[in-house]
Amino acid sequence: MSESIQGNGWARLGPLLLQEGATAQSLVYEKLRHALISGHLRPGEEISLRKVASILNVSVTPVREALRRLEGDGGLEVFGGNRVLRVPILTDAELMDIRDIRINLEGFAAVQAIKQIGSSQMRVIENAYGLMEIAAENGDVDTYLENNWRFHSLIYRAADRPILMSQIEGLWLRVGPLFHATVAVPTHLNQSMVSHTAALQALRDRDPVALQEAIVRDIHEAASALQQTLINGETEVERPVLRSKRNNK
Amino acid sequence: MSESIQGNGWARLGPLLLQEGATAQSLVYEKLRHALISGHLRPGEEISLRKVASILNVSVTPVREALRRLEGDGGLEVFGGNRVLRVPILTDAELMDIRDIRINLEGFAAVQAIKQIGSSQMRVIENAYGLMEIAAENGDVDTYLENNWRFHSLIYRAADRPILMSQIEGLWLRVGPLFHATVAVPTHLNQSMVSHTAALQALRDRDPVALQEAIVRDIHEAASALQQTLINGETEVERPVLRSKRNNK
DNA sequence: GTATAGTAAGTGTGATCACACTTGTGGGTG
DNA sequence: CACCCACAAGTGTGATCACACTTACTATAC
Repeated sequence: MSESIQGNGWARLGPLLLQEGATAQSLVYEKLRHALISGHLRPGEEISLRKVASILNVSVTPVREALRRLEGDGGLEVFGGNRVLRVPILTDAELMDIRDIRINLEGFAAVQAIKQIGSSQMRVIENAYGLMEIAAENGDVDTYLENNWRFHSLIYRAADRPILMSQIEGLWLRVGPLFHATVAVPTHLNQSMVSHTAALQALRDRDPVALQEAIVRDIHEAASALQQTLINGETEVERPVLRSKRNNK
Repeated sequence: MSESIQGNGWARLGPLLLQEGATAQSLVYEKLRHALISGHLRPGEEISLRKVASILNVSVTPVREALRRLEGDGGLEVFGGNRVLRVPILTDAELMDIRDIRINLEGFAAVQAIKQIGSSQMRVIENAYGLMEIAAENGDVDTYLENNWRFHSLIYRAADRPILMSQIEGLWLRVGPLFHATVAVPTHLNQSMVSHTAALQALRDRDPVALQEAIVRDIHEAASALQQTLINGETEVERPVLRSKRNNK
């Protein structure tokens, strides 16, 4: 079952739809980036150049370039004797490191955002919130996580600070693969929604302090849930799936 | 003159000394990374794959991979119809964006560092400070900037937070190419040394608040000097040098 | 002098290849 | 059963090539 879920995750990636004016490498990059942030790729998962190239129906060259960019972003790390690129497995210390950076940067971004957020931005944030709520009720993890990212990123984007946003995206590249594991913690989803509700209310009220507190609380709760999954050994560290299997030719 | 100075900057890069167990691409990456942080590369400078490959005496493949990593780090950006990678030219808004992120992250890193900094770490920080002081007296810009980065990075490294450190390095990749321009502002070097002296004293005194204030002041002053160079049109945005010249075959 | 067209040189991109090394599997031996 | 070895398959790495497109330069015409 675990294997087939992941198979479906990879099936969603390809083949690549080429776009006029876009390089293959940038399209590969965006696909994999999205897969990382949304949690479709799991910690420890190894990303084989040839397998990705095969799935996306491109040569290995654009895959190499895309993966190297993701390495630079922090989303992938070099692993093992083969130097295969894999989704990083984070230690407890690294989780805390990321948590504290996120508190600093996302808290700051939220405060800057609220100074200038417009009604059209609020509408799409409300939409993301609504979809998240429905997904939480339905136990639809993928939709929940997609809109969790959407909710957060729409808020921070309203700060109109592109470099800050890219730093935050880099952090989410690192923790995105872990978020699937947090839903195994029974209270996490509900707690998370409580913080999201508070954040949304703070946005409506134009209250920067309340917004920052809600964001910081959400980050703390997520980190705590992630720590629990580390303790319970439930981080869903996956066996390499993207590496071709020897006997499946 | 400007051309020959830059020629010397590039001469320092190559040829690549291959190391047992290290890939060519990682060595290229480190060289270029260092060149960015230390200010040897200037905003707007375009980095031609073939020219770098020629200087470093490798094929274009490892250069491509290294440059793509640097793109992911934020040190280089895609530019123009050819999609050549170049050192980003920062707008005033981007400078302020980076300044604020730096204040958040480097301020936080400094506070964490002071909690656990040891005497051997202090010794090398003192050494960097001393070399910076001598270089400031002698007007030796390169040595000053090398040790400026060294001073700062040694402090933050004492926080023992690898991911935070990589975020900070990414920011320095972005501003490093600009620091040469700040020495054109008459008071900047002296002001910077005042803040460094205060930071060092705070480290000696184990005073986190004073350390954070000194770091934050230094960042503000650097950003202010950079803004002045933008206003004066002195950002030293360079013509492409690394692109092969048409008539120099 | 300016504008245009043509050409050469330069740019990155993607494809393919060969190689060195690693990883995985199966068989044999103690 | 555990260990070792041989071999096959897989891994990334670096090299090279051809191509499409861009940029720069030169010559010509007005």
